[in-house]
Amino acid sequence: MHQTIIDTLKRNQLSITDSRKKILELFLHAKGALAHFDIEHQSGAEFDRVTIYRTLQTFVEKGIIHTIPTADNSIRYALCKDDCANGHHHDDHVHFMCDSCGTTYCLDHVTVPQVSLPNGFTVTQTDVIMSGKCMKCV
Amino acid sequence: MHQTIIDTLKRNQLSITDSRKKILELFLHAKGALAHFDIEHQSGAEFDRVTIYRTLQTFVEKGIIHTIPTADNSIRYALCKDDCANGHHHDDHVHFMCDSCGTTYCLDHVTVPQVSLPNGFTVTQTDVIMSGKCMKCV
DNA sequence: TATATTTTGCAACGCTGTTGCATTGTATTA
DNA sequence: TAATACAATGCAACAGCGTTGCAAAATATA
Repeated sequence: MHQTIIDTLKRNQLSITDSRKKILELFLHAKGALAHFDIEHQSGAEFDRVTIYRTLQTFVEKGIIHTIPTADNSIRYALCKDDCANGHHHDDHVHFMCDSCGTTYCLDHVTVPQVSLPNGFTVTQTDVIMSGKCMKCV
Repeated sequence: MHQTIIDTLKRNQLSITDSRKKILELFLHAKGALAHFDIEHQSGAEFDRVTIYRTLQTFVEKGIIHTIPTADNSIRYALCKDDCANGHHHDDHVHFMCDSCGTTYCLDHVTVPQVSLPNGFTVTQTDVIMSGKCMKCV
């Protein structure tokens, strides 16, 4: 597991630092998506807020994680699948946010249906955000 | 037009105030969705920020406007269609945000496709947010 | 018009996210 | 391994969004 983390960082030409290792580890153990808030608390106040923001930015740029728009106006991040690095728009899965426990899931195996738009509109990205109760909170 | 505004407020049992009239008017003239920022500027610094926030909240509660989650983490609001007041989850249309001009459209006539979820998940709301170029920016 | 009720504006606050800069840590080369 | 170049971190400060409490002003009611 620990080797996976270092490999991932190296593969993306990132230098190995404590914060990057720790934050990547949090994502690997997380069941759903994480917000900055979650990381700040789960990392035990070990790193500066700014470092966390910058690490998240770096991970997004490298395609290690991706952002999820949410209705509650807070950016959430989730791990990308292995081979989704460059040029990938993440058009391919649905996000689900539980109203009860707040957990955000990436439903990787549910594909986003095609939506036909009026003439003149060109689509580069489609996000589907569903909310309701997850399997644990029914 | 002015009468429409007052009617709408009365129909929703809201007292007629300057800010409510002005903000509702802005929505009626707006082509797309509005963010708090837009309203604050378009109303010409006439009202306090707090008043705008509270007015928007009130309008959302009454079902006059609805919120749109966006990828850039800023809440946007758009007018609801006439009869979409209570209990309506706004499952029925797609939102489109133009990467060039930033305009957010409610595509009322494009219906949200059904997405089947894994067992145990219950859906109460589905938001589809598409981005790309709108008809004016192609 | 007088009274009760809402709404507004102000001040203050907390949270999110960003930037600049000095310091520290990591990678690289000999 | 040590010296150097480079990148990441922490700190301080800042801007923006959104909320709350309370007194003043506006609206509705009778």
